[in-house]
Amino acid sequence: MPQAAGFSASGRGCNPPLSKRLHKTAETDADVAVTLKDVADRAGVSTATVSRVLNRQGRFSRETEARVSQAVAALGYVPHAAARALASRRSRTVGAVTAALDNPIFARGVQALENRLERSGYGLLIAGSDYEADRELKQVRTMVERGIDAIMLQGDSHLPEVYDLLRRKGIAYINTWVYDPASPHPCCGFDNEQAGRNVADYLLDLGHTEIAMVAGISEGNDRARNRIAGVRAALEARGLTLDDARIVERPYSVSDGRDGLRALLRRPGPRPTAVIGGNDLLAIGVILEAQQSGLAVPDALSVAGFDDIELAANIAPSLTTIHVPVEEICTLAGDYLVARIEGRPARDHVALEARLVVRQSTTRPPAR
Amino acid sequence: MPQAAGFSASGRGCNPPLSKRLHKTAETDADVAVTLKDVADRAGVSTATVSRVLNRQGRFSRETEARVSQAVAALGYVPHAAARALASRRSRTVGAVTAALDNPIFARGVQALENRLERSGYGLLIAGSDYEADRELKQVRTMVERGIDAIMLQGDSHLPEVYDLLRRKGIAYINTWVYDPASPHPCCGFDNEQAGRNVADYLLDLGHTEIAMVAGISEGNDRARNRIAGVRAALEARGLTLDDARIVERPYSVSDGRDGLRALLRRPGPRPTAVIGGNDLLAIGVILEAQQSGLAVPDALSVAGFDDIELAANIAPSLTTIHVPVEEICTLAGDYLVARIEGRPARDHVALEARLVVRQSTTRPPAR
DNA sequence: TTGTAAGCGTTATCAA
DNA sequence: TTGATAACGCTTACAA
Repeated sequence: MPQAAGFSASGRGCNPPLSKRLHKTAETDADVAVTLKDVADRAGVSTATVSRVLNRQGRFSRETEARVSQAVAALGYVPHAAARALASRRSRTVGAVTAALDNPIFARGVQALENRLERSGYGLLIAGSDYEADRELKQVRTMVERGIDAIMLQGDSHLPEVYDLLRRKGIAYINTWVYDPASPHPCCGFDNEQAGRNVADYLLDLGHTEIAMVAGISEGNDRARNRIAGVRAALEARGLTLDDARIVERPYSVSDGRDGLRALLRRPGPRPTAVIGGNDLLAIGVILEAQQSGLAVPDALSVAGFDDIELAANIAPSLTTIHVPVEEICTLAGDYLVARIEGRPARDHVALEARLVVRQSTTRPPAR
Repeated sequence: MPQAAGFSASGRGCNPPLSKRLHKTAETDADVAVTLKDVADRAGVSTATVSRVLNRQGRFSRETEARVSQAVAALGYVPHAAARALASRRSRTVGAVTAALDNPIFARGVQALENRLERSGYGLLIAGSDYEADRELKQVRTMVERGIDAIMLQGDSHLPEVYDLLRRKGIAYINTWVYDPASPHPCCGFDNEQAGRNVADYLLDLGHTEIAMVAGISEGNDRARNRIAGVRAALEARGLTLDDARIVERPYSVSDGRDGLRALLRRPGPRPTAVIGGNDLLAIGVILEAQQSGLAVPDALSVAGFDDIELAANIAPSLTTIHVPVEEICTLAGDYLVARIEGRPARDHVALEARLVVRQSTTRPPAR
């Protein structure tokens, strides 16, 4: 329960009512609204010159530069981004819409993108789609209105309106977490289906035949769908099938993973000897649930995941999983976007490797 | 290793070179740069009227409204945020600088803030400080330049320059994760020292006297510092001490928690019977390390944390911890900021309760 | 190398 | 209820 405390309408000393234009007080410290013009006046040059110096374009004398920098410092001048954006038709802001931030792997990606953008002086606007296509479109729209120069998207299945809008507005974009050389859209990531095949093949090689999956919700999520498809393809390549009774779909969380395993174990038919989680959160949930219900991992049940979050290497038993180079994906996506904004050439399709990391949560199926 | 793939300078069909002003094509679908003026012309009214209708202020006739909405729809008009910001002196953007996003609890907070802001039509600009005061100042500066209307900060120990800048610019701000009725700054959170006292008191009540801590890095982090102070105060209130040999400081991650416990166990003196983690990530690391080195939790070692992340309830044994209502903190912080931006009164100091959740990772100290 | 001045797309103040 | 029109602060030809 929130307990009431200090209450104030006008700001109680700090956070004063948002000020109107206050004229600068002295020459030492400006108050608010010091403009380019003020700097120009003080430096005894034109606003055009100040602008040039500040943006370091065109030529100007050493001396002018000094006078300008001095004036800027003396007045505490801060450029007005909106004015700059209006005049230059560029906001120096990039957008990123991710499904959800509470998946640590996504949070790390956003962080990596922010780092990359900061290096080039771009700000990052974020929004979440909650895995809903409509919501994503809405968020993209809002961002476009806000004037973003480029945008990072997750996955490659977006509403046509998203692509249309972006193209019409000439806004650079890139699909991340996916790699599809045949896609007409720029992307940076890895082949999720291949990754699914890799995990499944590894388990098949160990001798498992009773393989089940606690997958992510596949609707509206191409990555989840492709991982399932990969697992299925690997099984079918060996004459096995991954039938529907062997797949449960759950949101990405540890407790959903636990719930998923319970659901799987309730189903008729032989008990699976290996379970693949749609991501590490689910896989870890599966491990915890198995352990807490007396199923030894990996002796009675092998478990594998996707992502390789920090916990994967630390839990006991440590988790066999597909290592996804998130930081790299998002940094490269940032490289791409910055390059496009600045009119430089850039690779449209970048493939990264997502390789299997074998740890302790998987072993051969129990003899029977 | 990134493998090269499609390469293009000019955009390969998608992502065309950022376009200059293209004139709208037909009356059905605009291309780019449809302005208020275009809408006004089509609706046969002035730009002032269109602006009024769009912002729903002032009065206008039903009919005018209809004509305008129609024109907007027909032309696919999208307002230009920078122009709007320039004219209205308001960007409808809020900033948030957090220490790091890879702590799931922070990520959840950012997500909650974004949700709250979206409801009121504000965008969220984010940046990370990496727990460094200088970096934080830099990020705040950048955001101010970008014209944010308000900003959410973490903790309450910020460089004086941060407060100065914000005050000078008349930008509303709020310190989150902390509650201090005596602070001159707006805040929304809980009393971290009290929370520290609560955990320690609980362990003391159980009979523990050998209590140690794997804390967060206290330098530049008031929350970490206050939690330590709380634990220390509780011990001292019972005539015990928390001496330096009983505290190790580590960054917030699971592997740091493991490392922290190892360090603690290497120290001379009696082995601790209870360890408090500076947050759940550290506490979970402590649990995992204990288990993997044969120390049973909670029988041989009790472990407690702070935050109550999702995993806390799911790990075995489940973690006793301080439940922090992040979503609530950040949503209320959003309420505050929006209110201040819009000139409405708002509570400057909001206290939330962070209560102890007792689970399975703690019990009485082993008899000896 | 520097200055002049015309925008950039809105909002907001006055009048009408 | 609506329309002119002057800002808003900066960039960027084009001149000088």
